[in-house]
Formats: sequence, structure tokens, C-alpha cells
Amino acid sequence: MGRKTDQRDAIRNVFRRAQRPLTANEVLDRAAESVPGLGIATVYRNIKRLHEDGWLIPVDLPGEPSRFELADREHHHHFRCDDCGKVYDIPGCHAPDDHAPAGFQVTRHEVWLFGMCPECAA
Amino acid sequence: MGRKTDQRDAIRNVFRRAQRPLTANEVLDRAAESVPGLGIATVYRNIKRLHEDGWLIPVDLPGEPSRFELADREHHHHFRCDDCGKVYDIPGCHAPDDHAPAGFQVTRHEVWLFGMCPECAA
DNA sequence: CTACTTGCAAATGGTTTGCAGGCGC
DNA sequence: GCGCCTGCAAACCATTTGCAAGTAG
Repeated sequence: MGRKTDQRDAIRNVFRRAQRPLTANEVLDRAAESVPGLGIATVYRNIKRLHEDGWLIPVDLPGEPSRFELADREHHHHFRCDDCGKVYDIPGCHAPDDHAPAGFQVTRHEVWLFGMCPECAA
Repeated sequence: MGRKTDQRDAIRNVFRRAQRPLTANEVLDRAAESVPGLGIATVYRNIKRLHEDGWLIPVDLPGEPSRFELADREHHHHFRCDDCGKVYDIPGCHAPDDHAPAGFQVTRHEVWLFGMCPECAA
């Protein structure tokens, strides 16, 4: 997985501490606290590598920058609140892979739910 | 819905003829055939307006430019071939909205299937 | 010492916007 | 004629890359 550097350690720790998917800029802000001078390019390069190594998985939403979260978790989906914009993890999977027309081989799927979160609904 | 212009007509006709979601550039290429000199900014402006008017719906997937398709169709999902990159419409809906934890009010969902399309599987 | 890493700045690619001229109504 | 539309170019924003200097092993 390459060399051990302060930057990479800091970036990995940020993800380990995170309770939700993070954007590159959020990672930069948090990691820069322990590694002053950290550059955004380094964050992107490390995120890319950690993703390639299977340590991170991308969480993308239309019109927003990519977010990433730890890969070592159960398969799950995401919920985005239309009101506050927060992204929540939704445990479990209720979208079987086998509903494509004949001939299509489905190997993976993504499900996003949108609506109002408990906080905003109150 | 605003004035009638050659540009807007051409752009709408492109979508009416399309068999799959299109990117802004794909729309530009096709619409420019009937309206030489058409600019990409005009395409974006019209797509934005047609979307706001509910005539188009966005079809987004990670790391790729937004695509759009006609809104007046049954709810359906999309399949993206990992091999050739083409995006297919998948009729029907097999992802019920009611699988979020208590407190979450789900009003909308998006489902993407990934894998191999019939052509590439052959 | 050598190769991998980093920071900076410039480049990229999709999308948006400012502006002056054009055209639908 | 008024105000919406358009084309062009410049601006934006997230992300990537070139490059020279730094550092892990």
C-alpha cells in the first residue's frame, strides 16, 4: 500500500473517525489539523489510492462532489435529506440484483433514497 | 415555458427522438445539425429550463456528466454496462420506498444496476 | 541512494455566467 | 420596442497532473 507518511496516516485516521461519507475538502480540513500545510492534491491522491486498494468506497450524489467512506462495512445504501442535505447510512439491502431484463448480467447496484430525515420532519 | 426559438425546438426534438439519456454535448452535436452555430451554453440553459419545467429528468451517475431524458414516462431505473459504458433503461420498479428506518420519510429513490449488457456478454 | 511522496501551481473538463447583440411577440 | 434568447468568452468548481524538492526505507 506504499510508504507510511504523516499525511497518509492523518487522512486514514480522518476516515476512521468519520461517522458519515466525507468529501475531499472535508478530509483536507480535518487532516490539516494534525498535518499543517497538507495540500488538496495529496488528499485526492491518497483517496484515489485508498479507493484502488479497496480501503475506501465512493458515495456519489448527483450534482455534488464525491464522498468516500470506509469499505469494511456491510453493504448498505444511503439516504439524503432534501431539507438539510445530510447523508445517512441505511443498513441492509432491499434491492435484489436480479430484476434486469434477460441478457443483462447484474454484478452490482446502487440505491439512493431521498426525502425527509427524522430531525427535519420534526 | 418561454419563447419559441429554433434552438429550443431543435433541443426538444433531440430528446423526443432519443432512445436513451443524453449528455449536454450529445444534445449539442445532434441539435447543431439543424441549427448551425448552436452554442453549448444555450444547450445548458435550455436543459436547465426544461428540467425546471418538469419536461426533462436528470439521470446522473458517479464520475460522469449529467444526462437527461423525457419526464413523461413510467418510473424506471437504469443499467450501466461496465464494459461499453452504455446506459440502458430498465422498465419497472423493484425497489420499494419503505425500507428506511423509522422516522425517515422517503419520497423518491434512484436505483442503478451495473454489470454486462447483452451485447458485451456475447 | 533511489523511488515514492508531497506541495504548489497550472491544466482539465463539465457547467455557469456576464455581456452585447438579436429576435419573438 | 421591450424583454427574453443567443453566442462567445471568461469564470467556476472539483479534480488531475507536471515538476522540482523532500523523505522513507
